[in-house]
Amino acid sequence: MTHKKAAVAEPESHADAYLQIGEVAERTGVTQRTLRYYEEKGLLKPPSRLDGGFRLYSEEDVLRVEKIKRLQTLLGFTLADIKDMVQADEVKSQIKATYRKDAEVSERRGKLLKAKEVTLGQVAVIDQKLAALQDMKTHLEQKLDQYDGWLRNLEEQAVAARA
Amino acid sequence: MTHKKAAVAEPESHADAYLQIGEVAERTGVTQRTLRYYEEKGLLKPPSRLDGGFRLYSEEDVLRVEKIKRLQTLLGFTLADIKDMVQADEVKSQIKATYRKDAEVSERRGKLLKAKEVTLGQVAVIDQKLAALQDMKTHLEQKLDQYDGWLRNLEEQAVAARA
DNA sequence: CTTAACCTTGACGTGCACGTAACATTCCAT
DNA sequence: ATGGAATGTTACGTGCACGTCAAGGTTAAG
Repeated sequence: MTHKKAAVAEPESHADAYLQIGEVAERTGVTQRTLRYYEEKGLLKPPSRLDGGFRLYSEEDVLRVEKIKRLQTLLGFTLADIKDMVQADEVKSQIKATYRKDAEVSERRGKLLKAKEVTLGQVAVIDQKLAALQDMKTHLEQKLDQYDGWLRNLEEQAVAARA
Repeated sequence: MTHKKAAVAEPESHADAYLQIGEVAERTGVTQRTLRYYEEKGLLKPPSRLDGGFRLYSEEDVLRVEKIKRLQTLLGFTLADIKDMVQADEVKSQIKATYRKDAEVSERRGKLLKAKEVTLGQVAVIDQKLAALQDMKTHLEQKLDQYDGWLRNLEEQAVAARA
């Protein structure tokens, strides 16, 4: 019957497992609209396409979407910020790909330094947020202690009233 | 001439240095529009007013605005989320104010428990974000190590090429 | 009393991050 | 080859968090 979805059936050869947009949407929890929007905004590289035009995503794309989602929902970065971040990853991948080839050493060095600089900036931002969160947590825990103190106080009053 | 403010003072709250909206905006770095918007959305209690209708904010209000801003920009909470959070603070203040009065003990206990519950939820959310941030930082630092490795590699190549 | 600076309440506009059709096209199984 | 599900593009709509006038009223200073 109507099975879930017909993927590209390849009994042999490497199971590279390309995914259509619906599958990616389901796995990542975002909508298809969102995936197209991310592509439009440069957060996802234009994926390969089937002959008919259907998008074919890789597992790497799935990971990237999940990363975007974490950055967005948990940390409140804007998509513009996130674009900068994932583009740093692009640089990394690019360097990795051309690492063995004899390109200009100084050029690769420059890219590496830039990637490092960007990453250091990201770490700094994260450290800021970590500090703010720690601070906030400390305050909340102090409040919890206060609540507990008041609750114990109420208990005492109740006992006294009963006596 | 120095005007005498109308008596709006509640039990044992000493009024000090009331600020108009422009002053608050300048001190907190948000716009007047934003302050009115926060009030409209229930994030700020309607402040007292001058006879002519001008808003008069307290230092406490300033602190609250700064807190809202931290929650929003550093941690990416929505104003709806933040409203819930600051309302927990309201409860706390209210309890503090009526603590010595002989209200229903069970009522105060209920409110305390609710406040505690809300606070625990906030701590849980913060713990989530902390974990996500730590994880992300770890990954970034691994990438930094990788970059450094590659850079050292390039250095070696450069030395080898010179020899 | 006049005036500039400051404030008030609407009310419409904006950028972001999508949602939601509408309609055409493509894929797969029968 | 045909029906139906999945996908494509295009375009308008939406909620949030304000921005930005507009048309006044209020206050402090001169």
